[in-house]
Order: sequence, then structure tokens, then C-alpha cells
Amino acid sequence: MVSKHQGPGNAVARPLRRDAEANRQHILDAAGRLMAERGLATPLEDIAAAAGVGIGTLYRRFPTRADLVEALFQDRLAAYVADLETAVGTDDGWEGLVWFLSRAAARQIADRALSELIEQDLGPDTIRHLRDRVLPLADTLVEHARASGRLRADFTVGDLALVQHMLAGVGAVTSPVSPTAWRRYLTLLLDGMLARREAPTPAEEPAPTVAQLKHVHDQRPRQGARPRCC
Amino acid sequence: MVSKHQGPGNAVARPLRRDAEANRQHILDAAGRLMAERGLATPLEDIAAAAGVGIGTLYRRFPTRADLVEALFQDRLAAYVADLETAVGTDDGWEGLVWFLSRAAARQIADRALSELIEQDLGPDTIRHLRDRVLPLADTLVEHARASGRLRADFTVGDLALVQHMLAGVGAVTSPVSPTAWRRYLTLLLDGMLARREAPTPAEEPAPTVAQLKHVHDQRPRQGARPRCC
DNA sequence: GCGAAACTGGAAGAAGTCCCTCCGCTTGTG
DNA sequence: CACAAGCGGAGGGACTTCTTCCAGTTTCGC
Repeated sequence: MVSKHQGPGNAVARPLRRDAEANRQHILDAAGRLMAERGLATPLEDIAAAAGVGIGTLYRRFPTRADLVEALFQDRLAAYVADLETAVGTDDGWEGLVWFLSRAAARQIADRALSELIEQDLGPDTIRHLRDRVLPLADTLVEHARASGRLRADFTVGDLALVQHMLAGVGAVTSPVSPTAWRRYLTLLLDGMLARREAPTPAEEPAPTVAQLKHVHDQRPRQGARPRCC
Repeated sequence: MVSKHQGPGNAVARPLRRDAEANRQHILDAAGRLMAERGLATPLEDIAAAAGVGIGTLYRRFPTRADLVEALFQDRLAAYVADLETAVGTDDGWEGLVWFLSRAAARQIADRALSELIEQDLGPDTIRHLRDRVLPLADTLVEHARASGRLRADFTVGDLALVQHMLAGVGAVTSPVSPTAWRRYLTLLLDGMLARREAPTPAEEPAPTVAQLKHVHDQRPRQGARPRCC
């Protein structure tokens, strides 16, 4: 069985015809743009239209939505993980955390689909695999920041995930009006995250555990939308 | 033309038959429960089924979704506004703000439909009218809190709305796991909102204006969901 | 009791969204 | 120039939700 798609370790099966390659690119561009705005579930017909090709062409090049998502978000997710690694490598733990939060929020707000990939359990396996590296790294990042003494001692990875979620939330809502307004709330949250000499308000609630977070992003089911993606 | 529904200043047109009245009640109960969980756009057929009546019965009693929403949320919204008034009446401005935030978040997290009514521009006119009282009251509340000296001087009503939005967001995501976890993030946010002797991190971003907030909650269109509600 | 009026359930048709296949026509390339 | 590769988009299928309608059932005043 000769796979039409290049299997791993398999040289390019055959270069696409020039026009076909151009169309492939148009599709990727359009999908990237539309999904960033509307999310992973963007109708394929809209994408084809935006790319200026027929729906048939899209299906020929990307037989399933997962193929498209994979081609699109491999890099973006990798960049996200790379940020995380950079942050972990920063000398000052607190600075690293702040830098990461800022970058991650910017990325997620600029790209709704990326947000969905990170927060929910979606996407083809190739991508899942990348996302699995996130949690351990994030854990280390938080630990470093705590060790620096500037982060509240009771702050956890779970908290980090939810802070990101909150930032993505404000961003989604404010960005049409002011694309940078979310930074205001980043500073607000950071102020809350700082350890303080003066007794900080005790956080009576226990931090969510990692195990709990697994279930956290099931996303409440919307109306007539059967889970259409991946 | 004699309206079948009691017009304003019109005595009850005619009491419903006993069985009909009971069914009406069942419908309201079911709708309240389901909409709290799934939002204003919950399919009417689901509601009828949960109420144990036929879809025809639901339509006879509430010809439009707006009629149902009105019957359901008049009280709940009024209670929300009442909270706001109570908070404004509190002596200590900061305490009032904290109390309100806590109550509002609890209400919104417990009732997704209520959240939608408050944040978005939905609902029948009867309800809109109530919601219009929110902004001025909230404005006063924030002013009082600032006057008390405990709230950051640069905090605005717009900020309040977005803080509520963030809390609703965490709540939505955490409540299936821990129904009170959101309180942890309330304390985090409150810490960030406190004025401080030690120079607070300057919020470089300007606060969103009230005019901007009008557009803020247009809520990005989800997938195949034409705006079905109201 | 009894009959008229009120009420009921749910089948059925309409409208809409999105998915995916298929095939006759077009186009790049050796 | 021949022909494999590529193309578009009509059309059928699967859903979901809305809304109407009417033959049968129940309540209530007399």
C-alpha cells in the first residue's frame, strides 16, 4: 500500500503540480485566518470560499479536518511550547512566568483555534503529543517562580491554567475594541499573584489539582453543535 | 381586540384550568433548570420533554421564547439589581464592592442564562429595562469603593464588568469539579484590585470606556448557530 | 352526570447548517 | 499534444430546531 501522503521517512511522494501547490497554500492561508477568528469548527465550505477554491479541492488536499488542523497548527503549538521552555530557562523565575503569561495570552487571543487546541482535548494525535509536553513544563515554571519568592506560595499550575483561561476570556471580549486591553488585566492578575509582606488575603479555596484539570476544559456543550471537530 | 394575556392594568383574563396551570408550572421549572445549565438557547423540545409535557403545550402557554424568558428571569434579574442597590447602600465602599462581586459571581455561575442576559444584549424589552439600571448603579458602586481609598484609583466600571466576566469564565469551567473553586480567583482578583502603599504595578492600558462596553459583549458568533434567541 | 370549552400530545413539514462524494470539464507538463 | 492531475460545485444525506395543527382527552359549571 503506497500512501499518497508522505509517510514518515518517506521522501515526498511526488511534488504537486504548480497550480495545485498554490491552491494548497491558499487553503492553508484562508484556514489559518478563519480558524484564528472563529475556531477549529469553522465550516470547511467557508474556508474553501475564502481560499478561492471549490470545496472539492479542499477535500482532495485535506481529506479530513484533522489533516488540515495538523498542517496548520503543528508549528504554532510548537512555538507555544518553545516559549514555555524559554520561560523555564529564564534565571529569574518570576520574570520567566510573567514573560510566558504575556506571550501565551497574546498568542491565544490572536488565535482562537490555538486556544481551543491548548485548552481542550482536541486535535489529531500529532498535535496531542506536543500538547502533552505543556503540563510538566508549566509545572516547572511555576515552581521556579515560587522559588524566587515573588510568587504567592500557594500558587499552582492549576492556577496558571485558569489565569490563562481568564486572560483569553477578557481578550476574546475586548480585542475587537482594543487589541491590547487585555494587558490591563494581566497586570491586575499579576498584582494578585505577587507574594506580599503584608499578609496576603488568604485563598480559602484549595488550588485545583492536575487531575481535576483534565476534566476542566470539557467545555459546556453548546446548542445544536455535535462535536464536529477531530 | 381582547388580548389573551393579561395586558397591563388588566385583571387576570381567566384563571387557567387546574391541569393547565400545573403544566405551566412544570414548564417554568424545567426551563429554569435547563436554561441555568445550558443557556437561553436551550431547545424548546428539551424543555417540554423535561417538563413532561408535549411541545404543543409549551407553545400554547408561551408562544415565543421571549415570553418564556420574561416569565422566568424577571425575578432573577430584579434580585441581581437589588443586590447592586444593597451594595451601593453599604457604608464601607470597598466592602460593598467585594460583597457585590461575590454575590454576582455566585448568581452568574449558578445560572448561565442569567449571565447571558446580563452580559449580552438579549431578552425581551421588559427585561432590558431592568438591565438598563445596572450600569449607573455599578458606576456608583465603583466610585464609592474608590472613595474609600481601598480600591485602586484607576479602577473603573468597565473593569468591574470584565472582572465579573472573568469570574463567570472560571466558574463555568471549574464548577463541575468544584462548585466553589471560583472563590479562589475572586480573592486573587481582589488582591490585584487593592490600592497599595508600595507603588502598584502601573496599569499601562487605559480602562475601557462605557461606550466601548456596549460593543464588548457581542460574543463572537459560534458555529452553525444563527442567533436563535429573542 | 354531562356537554361544551379548554387543553393535550406528538406527528409532520419547513427551514437551516454542514458534511462529503462524484463526475464532466480544465490545465499543466513531459 | 496527449493525458494524468487537478478543478468546481451540484446534489444527496444526516442533523437539529422551529412551529403548526388536529383528533382525542380532561376539567368544570350547571
